[in-house]
Amino acid sequence: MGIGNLHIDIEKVSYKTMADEVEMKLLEYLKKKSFKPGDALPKEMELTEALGVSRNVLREALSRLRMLGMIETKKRRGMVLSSPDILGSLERVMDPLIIDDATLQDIFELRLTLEMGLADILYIRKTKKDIEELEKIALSQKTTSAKQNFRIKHEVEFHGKIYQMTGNRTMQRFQTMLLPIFGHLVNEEKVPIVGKVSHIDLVNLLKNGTREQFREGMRKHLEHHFQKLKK
Amino acid sequence: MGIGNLHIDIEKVSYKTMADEVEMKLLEYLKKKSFKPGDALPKEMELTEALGVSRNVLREALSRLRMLGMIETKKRRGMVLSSPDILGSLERVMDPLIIDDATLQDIFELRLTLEMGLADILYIRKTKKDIEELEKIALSQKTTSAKQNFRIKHEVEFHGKIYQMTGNRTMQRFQTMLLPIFGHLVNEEKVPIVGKVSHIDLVNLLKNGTREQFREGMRKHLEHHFQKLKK
DNA sequence: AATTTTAATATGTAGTACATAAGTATTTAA
DNA sequence: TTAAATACTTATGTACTACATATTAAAATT
Repeated sequence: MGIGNLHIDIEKVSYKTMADEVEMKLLEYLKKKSFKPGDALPKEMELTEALGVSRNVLREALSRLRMLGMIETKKRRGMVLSSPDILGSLERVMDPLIIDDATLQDIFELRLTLEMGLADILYIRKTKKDIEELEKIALSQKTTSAKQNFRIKHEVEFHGKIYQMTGNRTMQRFQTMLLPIFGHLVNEEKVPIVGKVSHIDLVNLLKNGTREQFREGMRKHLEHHFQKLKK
Repeated sequence: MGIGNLHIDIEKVSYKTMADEVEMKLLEYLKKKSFKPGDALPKEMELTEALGVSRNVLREALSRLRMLGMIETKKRRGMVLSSPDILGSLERVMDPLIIDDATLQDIFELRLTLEMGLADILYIRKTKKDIEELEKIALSQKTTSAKQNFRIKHEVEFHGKIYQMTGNRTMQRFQTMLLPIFGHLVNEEKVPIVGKVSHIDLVNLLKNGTREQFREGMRKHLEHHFQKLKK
């Protein structure tokens, strides 16, 4: 850990509100007792007693778990454990204006990594229908203007379709969440750089080429992004 | 959307607590006003007045934002916007026992995708020192027992080092979070299957081989995982 | 002027009260 | 006797008050 962040970290561990503590204990409790989704949880009053805190504090902690989708509550019925929406909370904070620069860069690289790793699953799951749809998207972009905002829109559409073709909803959603970050960083480019491999080229590779060829195509398509990565 | 989930979704939108609403409005407010990290936010009482809710409800919403790392509060000083820890909330819910099976599978595939996409960044960032360390890890595993839990521990150590070599802290942390999921699914395998490309092979590829060769090695190393993916 | 003391203030915690929804039991009517 | 309507009970949701605590700002003291 860098010494520069020391004071921040120390404050973070030393100053914990009771809600923080209760949240932690509840998470621990839920995982330790190996509750399964659907299981009923103790009532608020029972928890306040067990934890020795006011209902107020407890509810702040419960509110967090509710946000995470870990619990659901109904009046009179009480609380039940549920399967959390793992990306829900991520969605809330994915704002390029709030996230620090280092993390933004990390996210940018994460997306590049995913993009390069897609080929394997793509070649397992791709269907004729999907490729046709992808081709339609690629062709529709051939004629349109080269303005910056259009270019980005096309990128989003095309690559979004590729993620969709993986059949992996989580991955697809994840990518959608990364888009604002990607757009934010790419928007800072003064001169739009076009890769040597176009969308149409990628479609053709997907049609006739091997997994490896497609991957190399994708690499060339993203080459200008990779060239900007710091060593 | 499948009809099977309809009633759930309808309930989710129709039954919103005021804390849900306030959380939404606050997030909107923070993003719209384009506050920057460090900026001071209105006091609780001002917010309760502006939103027309009790301090109780407001604090439940604020508690959520605090959990996300979006705001920090100090007594008397008030609240300030801060850069959220984007993976913090993800960390809380990453439990294979709670997450539904479809999502678990998605996460598993996500990790495979990342693993396959690592080569490009790895070949930009790899250093002699890192490779030596990785080699040390790989060699130390050669002689050890083949018991299941040991094998997984080795996998974690080796692949963890590779992620570390990317220099991408977010990616590294993300991978660490995915491990329990990975372990959970792999643990279900009755017979441990060993890939044709070992860790030592991968190290040698990293030393002398090209990006593409390394990637193909990784693919072979993970082959048995890929073979189990459903079409 | 510098230091100490005091006051003010915003968040943190506790507790009470009541609203609301949703089961549960009871009463009523056919 | 059974079905429907009614009243009751209960757990969560919301509001409000009170006070603790930490920290900044102001005042008083040396």
